[in-house]
Amino acid sequence: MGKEVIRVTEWEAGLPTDDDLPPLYQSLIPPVLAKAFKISPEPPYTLLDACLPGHPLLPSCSSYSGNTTTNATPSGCFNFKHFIDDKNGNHRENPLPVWDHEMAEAKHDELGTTKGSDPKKAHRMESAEAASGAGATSIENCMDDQSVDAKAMKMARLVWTPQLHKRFVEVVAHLGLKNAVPKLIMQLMNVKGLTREKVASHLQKYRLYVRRMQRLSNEAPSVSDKLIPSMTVPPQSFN
DNA sequence: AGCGTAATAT
DNA sequence: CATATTACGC
Repeated sequence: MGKEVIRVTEWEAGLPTDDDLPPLYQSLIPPVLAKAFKISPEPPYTLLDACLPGHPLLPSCSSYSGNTTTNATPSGCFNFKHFIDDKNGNHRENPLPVWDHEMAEAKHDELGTTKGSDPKKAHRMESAEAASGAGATSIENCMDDQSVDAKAMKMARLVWTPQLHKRFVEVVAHLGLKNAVPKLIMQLMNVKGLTREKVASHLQKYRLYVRRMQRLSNEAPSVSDKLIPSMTVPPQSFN
C-alpha cells in the first residue's frame, strides 16, 4: 500500500504552486530565448491592457510583502495623499489611462529664417484623438501610434491612473522596496510607452509617500508617547 | 550607465 | 495640482 495510482505526484512535489508563480514569468524571459523557443515574446501591454480588470499580470502577491498596499483610488487619478487606506479594493472602474495631449499646436515657429537646423527641437503632436473617458473602439491603434512615435517626439504627460499605479505598486512590492529601481520596474511592468524616466519620477514620489506613511505610523500615536519617551522604536526600516 | 534626490519647469 | 525635466553627487 502506499502508492496511489495517481499521476506522478513526485514530479509535482517540488514544483512551484500557483502562489509561487507570479505572472511575471514572461517578463523574466529574455527576448532572445523567448524567440528561440517560440515562446510568446512577451506582449507589451498597452496602457489600456494593463488597466483592464481581467488581467492576471500580477496576481495578488500573497507571499511577498505580505501586505501589498492595495490602493484603489476612489476617483480619477490616484493621490498619494488620499489613498492611504483602502476601504474596498473592489473598484473595477476603468478610467482609461490617458495621455495628456495639450500641446497640440502650441509651438509656432519663431525662427522661420534660414538659420541652422535644430537637431533636437521638433515637437509635433498631431495624433491626438484618444477617447479619453469614453467608449473607445480602436483605442489600441491609437495607443500604437502614440507609443510608437512617442519615443521620437515628446511624449504627452502620462496619467497614472489607479490601475496603472496599482501595477506599479505591485511590481515594486514584488521586487522589494529596496531592489525596486526604475529600470527594473519599467521592465516588469511591461507597459508600452513607459520610460525609465517616467517610472523614476513616479518612484521618487512614491518613495516619499511611503516614507511619510511610515513616519505617521510611528509617531504621534498618543500623548503617552511624548510623556514616556523611554521605549521608543528606533529605526524601523522596512525594506 | 543607473540610481537617488532636490530643485525646477511645464 | 501631477508630472516631467534637470542638475549634481554617488
